[in-house]
Amino acid sequence: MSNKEVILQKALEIFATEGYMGTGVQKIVDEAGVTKPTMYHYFGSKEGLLRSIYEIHFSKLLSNILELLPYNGDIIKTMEDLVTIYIKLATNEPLFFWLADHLRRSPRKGEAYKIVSTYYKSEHDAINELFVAITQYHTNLIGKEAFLVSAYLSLINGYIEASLSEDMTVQITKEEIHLLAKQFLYGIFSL
Amino acid sequence: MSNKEVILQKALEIFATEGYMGTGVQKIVDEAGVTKPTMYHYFGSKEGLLRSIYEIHFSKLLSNILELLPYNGDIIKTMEDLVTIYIKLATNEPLFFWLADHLRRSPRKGEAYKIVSTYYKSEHDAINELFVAITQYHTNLIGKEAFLVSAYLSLINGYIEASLSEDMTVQITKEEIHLLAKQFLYGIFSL
Amino acid sequence: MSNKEVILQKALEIFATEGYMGTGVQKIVDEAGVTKPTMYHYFGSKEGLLRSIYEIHFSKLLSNILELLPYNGDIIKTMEDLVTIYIKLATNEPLFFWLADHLRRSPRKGEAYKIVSTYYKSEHDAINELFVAITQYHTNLIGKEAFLVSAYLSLINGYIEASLSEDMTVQITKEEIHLLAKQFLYGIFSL
Amino acid sequence: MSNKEVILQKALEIFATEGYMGTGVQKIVDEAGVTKPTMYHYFGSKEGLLRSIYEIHFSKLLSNILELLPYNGDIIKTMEDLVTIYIKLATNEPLFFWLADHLRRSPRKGEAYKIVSTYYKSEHDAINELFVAITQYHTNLIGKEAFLVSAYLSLINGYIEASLSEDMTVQITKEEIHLLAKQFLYGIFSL
DNA sequence: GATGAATGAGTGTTCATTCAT
DNA sequence: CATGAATGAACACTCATTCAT
Repeated sequence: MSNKEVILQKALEIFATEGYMGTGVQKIVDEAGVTKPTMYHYFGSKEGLLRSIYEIHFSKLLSNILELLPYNGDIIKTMEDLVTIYIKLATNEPLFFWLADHLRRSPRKGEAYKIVSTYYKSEHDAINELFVAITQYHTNLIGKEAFLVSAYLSLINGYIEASLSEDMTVQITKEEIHLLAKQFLYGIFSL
Repeated sequence: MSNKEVILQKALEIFATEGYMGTGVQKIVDEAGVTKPTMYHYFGSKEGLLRSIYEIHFSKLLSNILELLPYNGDIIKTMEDLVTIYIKLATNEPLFFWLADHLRRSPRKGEAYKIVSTYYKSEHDAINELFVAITQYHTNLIGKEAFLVSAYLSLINGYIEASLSEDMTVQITKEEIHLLAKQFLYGIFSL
Repeated sequence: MSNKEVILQKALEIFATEGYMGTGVQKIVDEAGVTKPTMYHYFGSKEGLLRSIYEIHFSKLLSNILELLPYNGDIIKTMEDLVTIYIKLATNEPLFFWLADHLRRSPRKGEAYKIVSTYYKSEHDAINELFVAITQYHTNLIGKEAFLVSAYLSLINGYIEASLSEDMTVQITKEEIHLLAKQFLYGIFSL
Repeated sequence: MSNKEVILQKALEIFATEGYMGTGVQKIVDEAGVTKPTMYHYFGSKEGLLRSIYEIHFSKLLSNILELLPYNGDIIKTMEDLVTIYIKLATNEPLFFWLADHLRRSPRKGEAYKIVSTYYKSEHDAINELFVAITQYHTNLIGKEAFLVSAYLSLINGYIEASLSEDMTVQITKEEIHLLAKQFLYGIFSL
């Protein structure tokens, strides 16, 4: 691995386990076996480092979500696919999932949230786009898209949180995914 | 309000909006209109200040939860009551709800989580106790209590998050509480 | 001397001999026998430290200049008094005189000049006020006040620079002061 | 322009407007559109860069001054020529004039002054040589050569400073040069 | 000639905390 | 109870410089 990659990896590890605000640049570069100017050479700032981490993982997440468009009318299948995207993220990149889950709920005026809020906005927009497509088929839900997005994100993230074991691995079966999608749909249509 | 109360109030406000790690003791005492030794006189440390905040709000939350015991067999009613407890907390003390919701998901090895983890453990234990009582009546759920607790906390907190408006107020009707309890039970019995 | 005074004194010494930009906060506090937070307690920043130094010496300089008003019509006497003010400053506070003489000519967009430019503006304004009063008696000079101020400051400062010996002391006799005033007046009326 | 020339030009611009100590090597190479090793290839160090700038401009200045020798006895003419040399420098190379005017007054123990002091010494020596030749004709001034040099440099530089407009250009007429020379001589003979 | 990558030492500033009064 | 003053350690970041290519 190149220095750049090592820094990214170690930063993700430490941000995820000790928090962004609670982690000093010094600790990251020490763990990565480089010096501070090296980190600044690649990322410009501590903020830039966090941003790079998000850039990498979110760009993939977003493109995965947008691949569910155009909506084909099969709501069960679409919801299962959406759930699967997040579960795969949590399975393959548990550290990032945990970091993102943490920062999503961090104080709005806090330094960390200001840095990453744009990414969550993109995510929200992408899912919103999906739900807007869906509500064309289920017209009784029109106007409630924004709420559906929040509810969906809470449900799926909460479910994965509860499934995350101490060693940061996730094991979720296909059946569970199916149940989760059904549970969400139940919530939707009970509105 | 006494100095002690002002400090607690301002600390809660700032911790909730800017984060525990991102807030300096200086800022808190400035906002409270006192000096640092005054804060240290009352709370001993920044950590002690956070602990005091949790002490106040969690003690009430825990006693409210434990009042649902002994379990009377009416699962719908019990779940509604449990939901109501959290919604009232979010309604009456949105700043604390937001802070607690944030720190609940903070990195396990982080400074902040170490301070407050015991409170979340107490909460988990209390709800767990309730579910253990419940599973005596619904024996197919025995052994899954821990998961139920996590799932419940995620669901209710997620729902409130989605209902929290910009100005940190919450408006949730009785019917919504009923639906929420039902939705959770559906999730439970689909397991 | 209090810590605050020691810091001010050492800062003046070092700024004057090694430059503002070339001096680290660490060096100042080391020489003053305190730690960095002590300096920040009193002055807020390195910039605030420089500002404090200027505040002290410039307030006196400005009041001395303004005492020459109202202009009584004796131009020779007034010019001699003005020269005397600067020579006394250089005699009593050679370190500050040297620092001020240096920063007066420092790059306009430089950090240091931005901090102290307001003081030089005040000085310029005060002397300008004096010259405006004078040109009421010598109407042929009306409109040239701004140039007279610059020329005067250059002349007097240049003269003192040339008189400053290695050990930063100044020895200028009354006759020299008289000659300097005359030389300046010659320049004025040759315009 | 070659890279070397571009670097020299940009360095002069930035040193003149933001100061030597206040300017980082990074900024210079960025503005010049090259990388740091390129600058180090040509100049060896930041210090060498400043030295090169002085080398170029001072060598010309010194040769101009020494061309006034041998002294022909016409003191008015010689003084006018000397004044003209500096005014031409200020007119043709205002950035360098400003930089040199600034660093001439910079703290003696400061990093910047140590680098360029030898140039000012050469300048002082050259003018001193001229005045020594002059005092052979005006024996009452013998022994005061050093003072004359300082006084001269202050006067002429001060005059130009006062004439420097915001856009760093200088407009000084032949008559003004004549007056300036006369004013200086008046000062000399009043000693 | 010119570059990307790397560094040791330092920058100004803030951290949570303590002490004498 | 409350304060002004003080601190050691850490903060994010930049400095001038070098090396292999």
